[in-house]
Amino acid sequence: MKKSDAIAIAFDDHLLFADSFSALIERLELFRAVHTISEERELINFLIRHSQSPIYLFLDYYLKNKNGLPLINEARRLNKQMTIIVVSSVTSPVAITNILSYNPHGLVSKSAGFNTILECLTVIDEGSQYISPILSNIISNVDLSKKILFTGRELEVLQHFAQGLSIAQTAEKTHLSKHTIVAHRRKMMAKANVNSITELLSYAREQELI
Amino acid sequence: MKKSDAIAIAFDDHLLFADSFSALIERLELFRAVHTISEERELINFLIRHSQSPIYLFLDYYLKNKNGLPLINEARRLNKQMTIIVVSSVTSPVAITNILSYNPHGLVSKSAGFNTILECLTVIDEGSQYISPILSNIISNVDLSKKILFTGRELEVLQHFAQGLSIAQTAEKTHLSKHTIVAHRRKMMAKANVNSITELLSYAREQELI
DNA sequence: CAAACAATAGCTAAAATTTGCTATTATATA
DNA sequence: TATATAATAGCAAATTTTAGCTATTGTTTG
Repeated sequence: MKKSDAIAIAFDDHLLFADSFSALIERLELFRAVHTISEERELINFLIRHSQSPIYLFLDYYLKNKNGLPLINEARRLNKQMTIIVVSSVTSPVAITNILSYNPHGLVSKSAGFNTILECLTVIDEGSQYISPILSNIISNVDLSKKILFTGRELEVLQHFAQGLSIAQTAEKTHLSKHTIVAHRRKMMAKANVNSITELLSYAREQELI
Repeated sequence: MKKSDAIAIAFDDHLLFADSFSALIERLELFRAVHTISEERELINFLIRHSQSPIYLFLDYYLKNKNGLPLINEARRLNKQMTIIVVSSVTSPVAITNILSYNPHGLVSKSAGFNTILECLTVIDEGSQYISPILSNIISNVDLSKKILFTGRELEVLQHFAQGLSIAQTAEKTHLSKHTIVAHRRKMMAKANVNSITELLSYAREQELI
């Protein structure tokens, strides 16, 4: 169980939560070191510098602002030995499924206690994926065909819309063509079966996607 | 600085955050004991049992849980020696002002680092109220007299927009002319100084109007 | 009782969004 | 290595929203 060669990272854009989570992980005395990181760039830099070390990344996924999920792929590319554990407060089937589509090693609910962290690490050690029981119950009770998934880019674009940006402004911010933004938005609207941005945003909020 | 006779409580309806925050507080080695509580009833019971002990209550306030604040008054009634420190991720002037109206001993931003906890406790020891600089800046730079007020009808129309309805649909639902809806929306957009519904909704959410 | 404002409603023109199509390239996945 | 899907980009037409105006009726308030 002990991971004396591994580094743990507590990543959350709320520094206080990241610091707190670090304290929790440190108390387990499992890892060689525990780092608190609260900025994306800092995380990327850290991973580049430690591309060879075994790393356990505890990534907080919360909805407001950040596109935490695409970051998973980015992180994986930078360190091949990375173990990724998503910590999240979401409870909607769509949001959970969305997270799972990134295939993290673990998905831990924020309403779980600290002991689940140990449980999670044990399961991962055995080579399986860990999902908090509360969350796996939620998705198992939902018709799979009814789960609508947005891609990483789509979610990213969605975040901009949620902040009130127009198509043109979003295009500018993401350095993409207006047509591309229109295409992403169009696909999301089709998936969600709505026909305006405001409806899409209302849907997304309901589904805890933003 | 040491509070050997005092008990600290980390209260958050997300147990994992409460547990993590407890770990952080424990590391400070300031308090006689640190408790993790994630349910309101449990907190009340604890306070009843310990109505005579000096208690430091770290209370997480996040928007979805609107009843977090009234809890402050309840807690104060149960324990006269309570020191209340609100930990929150809010950033809007309205939300901050709202929290401060409950007159907590401290208000700590979630984007602050763990060291601010010590700073906060020091300031409180000196008999003053502590507010994270980031948050006090936000409210000091805002002229409250300039707060934008929406009229009743305007707010009503706004709710419909928030639910994803278009102008035509809102007109139908409210039995008003399309032109009237356009006029209301236009006035709100002028007041909020934005130029699209999505921006208006983003603004309204920020201001906790919806 | 004026003056101010809320609520209602309209017209027109410009701007943006939405819909119906197609299409290329890169990346996963089977 | 096919096949599927994601991400990118485009055009044209229909629809909706936005902006710049005006105007009437009722309510509130100094």
